[in-house]
Formats: sequence, C-alpha cells, structure tokens
Amino acid sequence: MKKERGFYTVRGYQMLNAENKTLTSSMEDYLEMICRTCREEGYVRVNQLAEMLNVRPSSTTKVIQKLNALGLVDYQKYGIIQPTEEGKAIGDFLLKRHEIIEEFLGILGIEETRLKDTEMIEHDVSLNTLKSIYVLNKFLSENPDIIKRYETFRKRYNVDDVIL
Amino acid sequence: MKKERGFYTVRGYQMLNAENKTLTSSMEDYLEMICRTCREEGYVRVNQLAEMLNVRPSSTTKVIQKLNALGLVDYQKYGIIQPTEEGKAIGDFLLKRHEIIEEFLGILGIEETRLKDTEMIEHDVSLNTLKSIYVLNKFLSENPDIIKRYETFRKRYNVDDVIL
DNA sequence: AAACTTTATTTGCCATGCCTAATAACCAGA
DNA sequence: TCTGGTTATTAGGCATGGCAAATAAAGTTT
Repeated sequence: MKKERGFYTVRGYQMLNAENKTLTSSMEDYLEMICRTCREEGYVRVNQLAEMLNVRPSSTTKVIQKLNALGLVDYQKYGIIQPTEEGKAIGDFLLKRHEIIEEFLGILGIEETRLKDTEMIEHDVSLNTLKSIYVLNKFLSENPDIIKRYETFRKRYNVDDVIL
Repeated sequence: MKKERGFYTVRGYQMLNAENKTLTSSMEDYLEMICRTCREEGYVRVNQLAEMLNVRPSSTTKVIQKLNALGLVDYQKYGIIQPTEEGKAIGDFLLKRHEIIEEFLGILGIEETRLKDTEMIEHDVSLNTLKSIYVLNKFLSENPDIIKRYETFRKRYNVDDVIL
C-alpha cells in the first residue's frame, strides 16, 4: 500500500493556504477590483463594488470588513473605500497577475471565455508558474515568427473540432 | 456609470456552474481519483480514497453519497466504489484534462509545484482553453527547436529572479 | 459464536461566501 | 429641520466541504 502524499482536493489546498494567512480567492477578487477602480477614480463605494463583482452589497460589506481588519483597505462604516499602502502593493501584484494570465490566453487565441478563464485561473497559479508564464509571454512576443507558426498550426488543427 | 457585467468572483462563477448542474471542484477531485485508482485496481474503498486525497473518511463518505445520487458511482454502504459508465466517461475527461495541464506546465519548466498547480488549475479551465492548451502542447512537442529556443530564453532570463 | 479489529457511517460542529429582508445612517431638497 | 431617497449594515439563512467523536457494520481469530 503506497502512502500517497501528493494529491489534495482543491479545498485541501485552500485550507493549507489559510494557515499561511494568505488571502482567500474571494478577498483577492475584491481587493483586485478595489485597486483597479481606485487607480482610475481614487476610491470605491460598496454598492459600486458589489455591482462590478455581480454580488450583493451585503456580501461586499462583509468582505470589506475583513480586508479592513487585515489592514489592506482604509474604510469606515458608510464611508469610501481605498487600499492602504500594503493593500495597494498586494493589489498591484494581483492586477499584474491578471494581466499576465490574460495575455497568455490571448496569445493562445482564446477570445470568448478569456475574462472568465483568467479570473478563475489567476487565483490558482503559484508564483513560480506565474513567472514562467510571464517569461513565455515575453518569449513569444519577442518571436513573432513562432506565434505565426503556432497560429498556422492552430488553424490547420482546427481547435474547435479537437476531441479530447 | 458603466453597467459592468463582466466580472465575477470565483464563487460567482461556481454558482453559475451549479445551475448548469456541473460537478463541484471537490466532486471532480473525488471522481478523478476514483477513476485513476479503478483503472489500476478495479475498485476503491472509502479509506483508501480518503488517504489519497488527504481527507478524512467521514468527508469522503459524504461526497461518495452525492456522486452515487448523481449516478456517477456504483456503491452501497460499506461496499466498494466503482464508477458507472457515465462516471467513467466524465472521469476519463477529468484525467485527460489533468494530463494536458500537467504536460503544459512541464513544458513550461515547472517542477516543484507542478502537481499542485495542475490540481488547482484543472478545475477552472474552460473546454475552450483546454483545447487550446492541448494544441499548444502538440505544437511545441512537434517543434522541439522552439522548445530549445524557449529554454535558452528562459535560462538567459533566469525565471527565478523575475520580479513582477 | 464471541471477541476483537478494521472499515465505514452518522452526527454534530465550524468557516466561507453567498443570499434576502429588515434596519440604520447619510444627504438633499422643500 | 424634517423627510424621502440612496447607500450601507446587520441579522438570519443556506450549501459546501472540511473536522472529530460516537456508532455501526463487516471481517477475522480463536
């Protein structure tokens, strides 16, 4: 009988993470959106955030309070929301991560589901893998000939008809 | 004020999925492992599965009962677990998906976190994106010259030192 | 077959993250 | 200032997916 140590359920990994006091996926989503908006408009409000995330304001309040307790956003009841310095630093990383994944999917030729896939995948990529994807993006955009070859290949292969 | 429809939290997407009656990530993890094991040994038992997934037997029982109710596994109390035809079909897809992601990460040069990243990402990739990654893998393995170039690039770039 | 061991299930608990409905605070215009 | 409308918070509820402890079933030994 082999003692299997490798596999975990998704939830299992999440719980491991929780011990390391990293943010939950949900918190990441909120913080990311807060930073995205504040970059453009200086601050966000609960309702606005809720609408952007397709979530109810009551859910938003709860998460904001947690982020506040973690010192990642400045905010008081009924007030505006802004990231702290630390929150901004993390948010910048989250936005960068988002961009990297999205760029990669773009190169891959994914159009319709790109945003959705990005949002799902971004939470799950280790820093390690993220860096590798970043480098891959760089590699490919510096070598358009390869992208050309890939696109030809992709067309000839007819992705949509691939059966797995 | 823009009516933003695009963004969702991860949980939001999961709930959309739930309406379409797809499996939860957790159920996918279990079914995948059930199929993996049954391929080799013909059947699994609760404790074995629990150990392989690093989870308690009591948690396992619960999920198995759900999978059973969905008609994806054959099983009765205190008995052995085997996928039904439908369960096997889904499981085959899940295993294939796992392989595709893992192969991609392998090509990317990810070693330490490969299994973990695969397990996290696999649940979140649309069929669309999966197929594209599949084709990318094919493309790269049929063009070892490109992989060579990428590896050189990667080394020169020194992935580990990348600052995002 | 009785006793013991292994295996699995049940029960009851916890946190997350969403929801709705009720309530509270804030802000303008009359 | 008070009063209506907007904005935000609280309270209470639900499902998922973990856990531990108690219980039950099955299997093995003597």
